Amino acid sequence: MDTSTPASGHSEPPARRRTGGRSARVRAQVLDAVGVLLVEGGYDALTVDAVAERAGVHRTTVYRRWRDVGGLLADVLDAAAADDTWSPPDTGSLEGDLTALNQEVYDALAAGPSVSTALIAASFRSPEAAGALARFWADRYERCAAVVSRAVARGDLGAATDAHALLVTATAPLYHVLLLLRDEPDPGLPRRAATAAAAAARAGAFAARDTAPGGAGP
Amino acid sequence: MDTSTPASGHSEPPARRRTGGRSARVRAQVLDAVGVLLVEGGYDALTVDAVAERAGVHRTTVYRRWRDVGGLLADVLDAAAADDTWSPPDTGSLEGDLTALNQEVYDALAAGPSVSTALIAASFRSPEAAGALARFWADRYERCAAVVSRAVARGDLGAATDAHALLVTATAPLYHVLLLLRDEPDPGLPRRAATAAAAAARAGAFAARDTAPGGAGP
Amino acid sequence: MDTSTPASGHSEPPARRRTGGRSARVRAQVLDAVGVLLVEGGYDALTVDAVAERAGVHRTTVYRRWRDVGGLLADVLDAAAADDTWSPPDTGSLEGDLTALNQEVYDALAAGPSVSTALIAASFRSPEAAGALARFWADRYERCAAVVSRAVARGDLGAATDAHALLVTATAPLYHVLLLLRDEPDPGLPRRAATAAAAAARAGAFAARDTAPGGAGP
Amino acid sequence: MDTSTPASGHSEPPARRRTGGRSARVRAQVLDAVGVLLVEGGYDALTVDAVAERAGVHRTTVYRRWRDVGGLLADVLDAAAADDTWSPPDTGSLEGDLTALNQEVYDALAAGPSVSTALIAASFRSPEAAGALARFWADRYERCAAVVSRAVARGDLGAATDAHALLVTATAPLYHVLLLLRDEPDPGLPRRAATAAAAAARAGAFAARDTAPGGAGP
DNA sequence: AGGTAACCGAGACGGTACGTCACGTCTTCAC
DNA sequence: GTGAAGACGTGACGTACCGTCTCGGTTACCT
Repeated sequence: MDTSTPASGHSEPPARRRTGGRSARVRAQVLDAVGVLLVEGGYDALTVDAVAERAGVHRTTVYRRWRDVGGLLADVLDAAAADDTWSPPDTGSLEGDLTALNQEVYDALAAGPSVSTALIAASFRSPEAAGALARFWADRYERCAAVVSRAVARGDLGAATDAHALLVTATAPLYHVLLLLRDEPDPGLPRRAATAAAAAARAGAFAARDTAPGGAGP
Repeated sequence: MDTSTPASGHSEPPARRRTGGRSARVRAQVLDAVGVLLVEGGYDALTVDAVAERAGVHRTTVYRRWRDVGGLLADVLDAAAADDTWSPPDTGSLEGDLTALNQEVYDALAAGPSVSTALIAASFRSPEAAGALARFWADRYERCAAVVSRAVARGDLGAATDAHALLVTATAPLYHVLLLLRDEPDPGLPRRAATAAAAAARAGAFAARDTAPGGAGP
Repeated sequence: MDTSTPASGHSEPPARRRTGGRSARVRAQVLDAVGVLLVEGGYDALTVDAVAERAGVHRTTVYRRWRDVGGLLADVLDAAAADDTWSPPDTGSLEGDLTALNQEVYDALAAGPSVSTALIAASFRSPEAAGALARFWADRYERCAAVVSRAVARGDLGAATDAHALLVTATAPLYHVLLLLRDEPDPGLPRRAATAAAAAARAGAFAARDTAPGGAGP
Repeated sequence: MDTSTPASGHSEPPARRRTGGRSARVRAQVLDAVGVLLVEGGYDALTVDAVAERAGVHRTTVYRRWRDVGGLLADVLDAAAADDTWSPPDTGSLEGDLTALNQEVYDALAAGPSVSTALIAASFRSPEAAGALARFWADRYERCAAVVSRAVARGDLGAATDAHALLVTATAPLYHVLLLLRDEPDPGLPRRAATAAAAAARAGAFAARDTAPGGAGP
């Protein structure tokens, strides 16, 4: 569940949509500039003026196509979500998969003023950005459902396990501790949160609503 | 673990501290104005100008004493944390306590643009606000340790259970789902998250590091 | 040597330069407002805010184009210096010319809080204004050299007379008495100062350095 | 006619008038601070706050006793005018005396941002300062009348010569050139202006009004 | 190939908020 | 009870971005 990848994965092969046209080139320059500025100074550094200057493009152009900072962020996020081939780790065990996932999140969030942090901060002030971020995460959680399916297939979890709830329980503590509580980074956290979620899952805590909890499938 | 109470817990007893002093009166007016504006328009509505006007006080006075919006929020939070008598619920069971706690959080976060949301948004842009929020939460989690102690006393949990980890696991999904993922509010969420955390705790997932979980030791 | 004309010489023909462009219109409005405010309240009344309001223009626009009050004054002066057709009086005699010149200065300075006074006051606090004022005066003294040339042509003065020195001697007492000493206005002053300067000139006091005064040299 | 002495002649031996009382000490500290600040940053640096801090006195005290910056300057000037023993030079000739006088003025004005310049600048914005400066100069011109008397006694000038007019003619060009026109400092200026004034005087240009010009007295 | 419509560059403007400085008044608290 | 210390109201400063507008000049694409 890496939130830092969206901005990257996009600056290298700008092939698609840049059909030689100036418009496509401008878009690429602007989106790149957004990423750079986010890394450098967080959301507060992400002014339309700065983006335009960084992208070597005129302010007016940015306003014309993206309307405001929220639109910029949404475009960046959606662009990243579009052409990314991320898939959840497959370590052979539920704990292993969850821990690996958490480690990605941890790395993205613990690294000082990361793009992830900036995007999340932005989402509190821009509906567009919030929407795009929600879509991004929804996509990621969807893909991660594979982790749960595999555990079910292994007989490790009951068939009715609510994948989304399990994944949220596993990852939420990382966001909470690192972003909100702002505790000191604790390298053991990813594993412990993964373990706790796995334990709860085995105890049947995420049995789907229409299934009796505790009565974990065959 | 209610993050919305801080601002409110202060407007009711406006008597104290206003012992005739103009300064104290000004402070109270300003802090009240902050609360009102946060509720009305969220963090983005919290400009120094607006606060000053609302408080019937001059702009420069606000700058003199609080320096910026972050300082205002920090003062509000600290003031709230100072004179508040909040204590965790005591329902007689671990699940019950955690669910009640979660319900408070849920109510605070699900209510549209709440003060809590605004404060959290602010914490991403103001170190002072972030610090005050961290202090506030630290205090709350500390008090909530009682919930775990009681469970231990009841023989419900192992003596070495890491209260903070347990509480974070219980509450984090709420913040994650409501603030970050921005899912539709789900009234069952508080209870489910509480249940999952309790299940993990009983499975020994929060055994303190130096102690064997569940006495599984050597 | 009238220092008050610059601002005025510009409000009458408001047609030119306002060729439909908004920028030109704004400039004209602002420069007019400067003149009006200077007359009404002197230099201290010349705040950027007041100018902007008077001109029906936004504060930031003034800052953008003129930076500060000094820039405004410099522009006003330069604009006045640009399109003005002033030329020194020609009365047929040196004393007559100098007296007429002095009378212009006297009228400009004796009239209460004149624009001239305000400009001079401003020049003590704004390098730009000081520069513009210096340029303005240099231009005027240059044109006035004609007065001396004519006297030379009439055989009234030696060919090597230093025009600038003579003119300064003639006009300086007016500025000194009216602006610095702040004596009561004395209507005879222009003539007396002119007479004294002419007398000194005839006595050879302004013979250029390399030439003997009065042609006494070999 | 040195305008820079007022502030200076007062910082070294602060003995007189400071008869031990706290009030007197405070006054001395404040007036000293005014002088220092004027030298350091000109009139714009002369804020009540800065004076108070420099003098080690509370703002309120300054407001109580001097009301504003104008009052401060007036007090400084009057204090300087009170205890100063300045007398005009006596070189044995009119030109010599006038040149020496002019040299004093020149030195005071040519030295970059001098106190003199600051005081004159201040006089444009503070009626009190303007009044005090006028009184100061009136006193100096009065004393300088001795220069003219001596010339008359020597038979160098007519008895009816208007001393004030002569002195103004001699000194005015310095102020005009150095303060208003802001020309490059020209070391020959003091002597030339003195010579021109003396020449005009000998030509009878400053014969008192009630006497026929040219018919210089017996 | 050429014309047209979309797009971009350029720059000014009105506007909101910022954070600062100095002024001059007024209030409070300690002596 | 008074006067120094300090807070406040007030007005101006100069700045940063915002979002809008109007030009004029390219550029891409489509007959």
